[in-house]
Amino acid sequence: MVKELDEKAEALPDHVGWRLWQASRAWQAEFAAAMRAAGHGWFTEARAGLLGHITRTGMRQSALIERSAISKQAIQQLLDGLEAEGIVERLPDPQDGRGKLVRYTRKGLDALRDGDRIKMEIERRYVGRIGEEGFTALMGALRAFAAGGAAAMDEDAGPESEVVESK
Amino acid sequence: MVKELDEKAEALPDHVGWRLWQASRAWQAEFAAAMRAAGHGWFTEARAGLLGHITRTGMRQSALIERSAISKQAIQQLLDGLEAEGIVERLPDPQDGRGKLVRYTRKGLDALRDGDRIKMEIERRYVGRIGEEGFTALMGALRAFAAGGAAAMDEDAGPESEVVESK
DNA sequence: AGGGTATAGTCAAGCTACTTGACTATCTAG
DNA sequence: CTAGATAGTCAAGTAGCTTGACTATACCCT
Repeated sequence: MVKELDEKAEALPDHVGWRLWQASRAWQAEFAAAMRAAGHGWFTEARAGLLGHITRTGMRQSALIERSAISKQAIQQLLDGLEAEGIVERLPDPQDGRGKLVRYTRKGLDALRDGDRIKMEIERRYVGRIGEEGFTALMGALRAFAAGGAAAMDEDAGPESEVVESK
Repeated sequence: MVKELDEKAEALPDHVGWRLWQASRAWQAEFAAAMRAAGHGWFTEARAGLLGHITRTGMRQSALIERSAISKQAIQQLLDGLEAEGIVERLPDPQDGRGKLVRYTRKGLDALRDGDRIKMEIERRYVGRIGEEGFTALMGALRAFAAGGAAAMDEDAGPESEVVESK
């Protein structure tokens, strides 16, 4: 696209993939920094990804496994960490002796609330930068990719792929 | 991929950060799959990130350290891997006995060419999905974020960090 | 009831992609 | 010529996954 920086050698990459990655990284860095600033020092990207799947009312560990696209062992390790930090707690499932229920602690719920607030603040800043319209268009485009991408991957990528889609 | 999944509890997240992450992941998965299909089995995301910074004419390892935001040790390890795979080679820098020049091998250049082709194919597919206009708008928005984020970084964080940190 | 199989979760080991810390070799400035 | 900065290496540790092997419980069938 724009290529007027021949300063020295070659320009930094500028294709969709790179830009998406960059924007995603920037968002995450901004969010994580704000969370840390809000006193949630335990916050990491991986944990955030998992927490996004835990409903406020709590849920079975196995349900969590279905929703997030990673292995049950990975989830367990993440939960171990979150439990140690006092963000979630695991209780035996009264309906199923094998199962465990994962629930937010008060501290966890506080963090969620702060997280929601921070998300809105960041979004507001983004809207400020590219305008209400631009923002809506952006979200539309991203959602279109998510939908189409999953379909495309089903077609040719095979079973190993990290399909995010909900199933 | 309609959204008729209120099956049970709460919806999956749908904010900018999540969507950006999803889109970025989808792009990467698509790209990596295509690269593997093209015979570049050594390809990984981390390596891709580094390769994106190596100019086709080769460069000093130290220059690479400046451009990419990770530690020199990490870069070295990645280069060790890429060298073992025969993608790049390291030569002593004739102008500086301490330095080493990192250069693509023929195999590396082949991979780059394939990578460029694949990028264009993916981009074409994206354009097909959201239209030429939509695509241009998307890229504009993403670049605006990058610029804004970078500016924010210049303000209060050092050059090394990827912390966006509003402070 | 008894036996097979599926499901829920755990334990252990290993891999990738980083990190920090400590070290060597070389260059440059005073 | 020596002090210090710079380029790169070596070693060890961490986060966030992976696969494989295992235990405990539930469900289903005859």
